[in-house]
Amino acid sequence: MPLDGKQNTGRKNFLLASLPDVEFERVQSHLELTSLKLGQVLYESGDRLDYVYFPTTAIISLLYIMENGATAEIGVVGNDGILGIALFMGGDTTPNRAVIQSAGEAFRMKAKDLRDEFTLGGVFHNLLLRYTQALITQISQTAVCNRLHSVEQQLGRWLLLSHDRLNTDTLVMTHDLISNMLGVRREGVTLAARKLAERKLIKNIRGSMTILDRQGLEQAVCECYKVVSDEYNRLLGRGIARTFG
Amino acid sequence: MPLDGKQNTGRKNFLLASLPDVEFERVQSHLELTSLKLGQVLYESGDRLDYVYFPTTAIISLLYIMENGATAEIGVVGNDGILGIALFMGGDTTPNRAVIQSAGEAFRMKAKDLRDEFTLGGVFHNLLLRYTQALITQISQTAVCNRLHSVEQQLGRWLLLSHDRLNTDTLVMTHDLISNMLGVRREGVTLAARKLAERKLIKNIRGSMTILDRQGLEQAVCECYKVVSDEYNRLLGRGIARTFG
DNA sequence: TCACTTTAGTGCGTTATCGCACTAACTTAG
DNA sequence: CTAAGTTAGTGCGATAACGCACTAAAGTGA
Repeated sequence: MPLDGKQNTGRKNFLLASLPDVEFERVQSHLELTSLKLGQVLYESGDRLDYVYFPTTAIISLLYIMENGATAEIGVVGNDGILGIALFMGGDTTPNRAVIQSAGEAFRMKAKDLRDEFTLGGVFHNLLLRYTQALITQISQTAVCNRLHSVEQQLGRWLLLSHDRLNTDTLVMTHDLISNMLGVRREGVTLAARKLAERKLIKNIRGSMTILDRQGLEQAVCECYKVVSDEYNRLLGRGIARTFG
Repeated sequence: MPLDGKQNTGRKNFLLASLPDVEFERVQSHLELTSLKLGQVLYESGDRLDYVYFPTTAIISLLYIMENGATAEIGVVGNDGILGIALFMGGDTTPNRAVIQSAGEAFRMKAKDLRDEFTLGGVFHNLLLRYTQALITQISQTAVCNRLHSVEQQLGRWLLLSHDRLNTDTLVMTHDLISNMLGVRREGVTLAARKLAERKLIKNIRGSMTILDRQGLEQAVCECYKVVSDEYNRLLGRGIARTFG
């Protein structure tokens, strides 16, 4: 399924965009565009990974589901990265669910094709590893933030991470869904969102949230966002974040 | 610094022990035994990594330190793994501190030597990546556990993870130190430890804790421990955990 | 336009954890 | 053996988040 000119293809995914032309062309020939709907589950915990995904406009949430049904997000993947690192890390599966947090598109690639390209050991190989390192920082900081910070701060961090991976200022998201991601009560999200809204940082409309004051929000949240954002910029060498770097 | 027979060398680190003889011999020639003291800091946040460490009897804690001084552990490395994954992942530094949580020994290896061996792309390369995948699971589960579980459960998980990496049943550790790892109050640890002691799962002595009933402790804690333990066994193919696998 | 569904807001008692100040017990060095 | 230092235990008010039951508002479809 060949795709036309660069602009409309995988270059909208920053990871792919970082590839030199030769490797990009080779990788591109294995890419297939897919449309992803809100709530769609790409991987279930323990599933064998048949495809990896390079989101362009979609955002994917990595969730862990407890035995009792409680959930918590450990990280988020958007146009900055790739879903399915376990494939090249050697795991084949992960104990997480991957669910579409924001509808959009992504390029997918067959497991075998990815592994083959990875094994070549070129720029692609190194880029995937650096991305994984950045993702580790994100997950680590989620752990820290979960431990030490308030729901309001975490909501802020979460909004910023999502915003970085979107090309609009509005997230289509119910409080209930967000509460599943953050692993808190829905009412807790409602309350935290209201506090942020009172400070004119976001606008809260039924079924969606809009970021009004990006800079203000960055200043309002805990340092966790900046740590992650800086590390993405350092490792992946481009402005994933909208402001930093 | 050549080392004598296998038994007394890096084979006490499970990661090194998994190498086929040819690669092990090659790696071994770059290993240097070091003694690590409780509280010693191997990496400071942001430091360039000059060495990686393969613990044999030491345990190393990966800590994040907030601007206000609060700390939280994101993971732990012992004879199951390697400290310094950022080196081969391409980061060179990480935003974490690495501090000795349990005194003991480790083999260290120069950054360049590790990179050279990694670049060869053999079993060592794949093993390091699989280990990193396991560590990601550990960090992820820390995030989940921080979000959803009580201090008592987290203390239990933490004790089990440490116990897996020790060859004794006694951890030399003050409540104060543990509280820094878990990111909770010292009093919280005291209280949680007492509850576990009341159930005859551990014994609490000034300056140390002893695991009395390993199986009981496993049953008492949240599922987080088992998820991590199972994943280590699956990916690294040997009994890191004392019971599972 | 009227039921129905989805989403958000409210109230309230409960619980876990916190922060802090203090005491008690144990350990070690002189 | 005692003084000093370290580690652990206690008490208590404050706070953040929880669980639950309910209401209110916004969207949706016949």
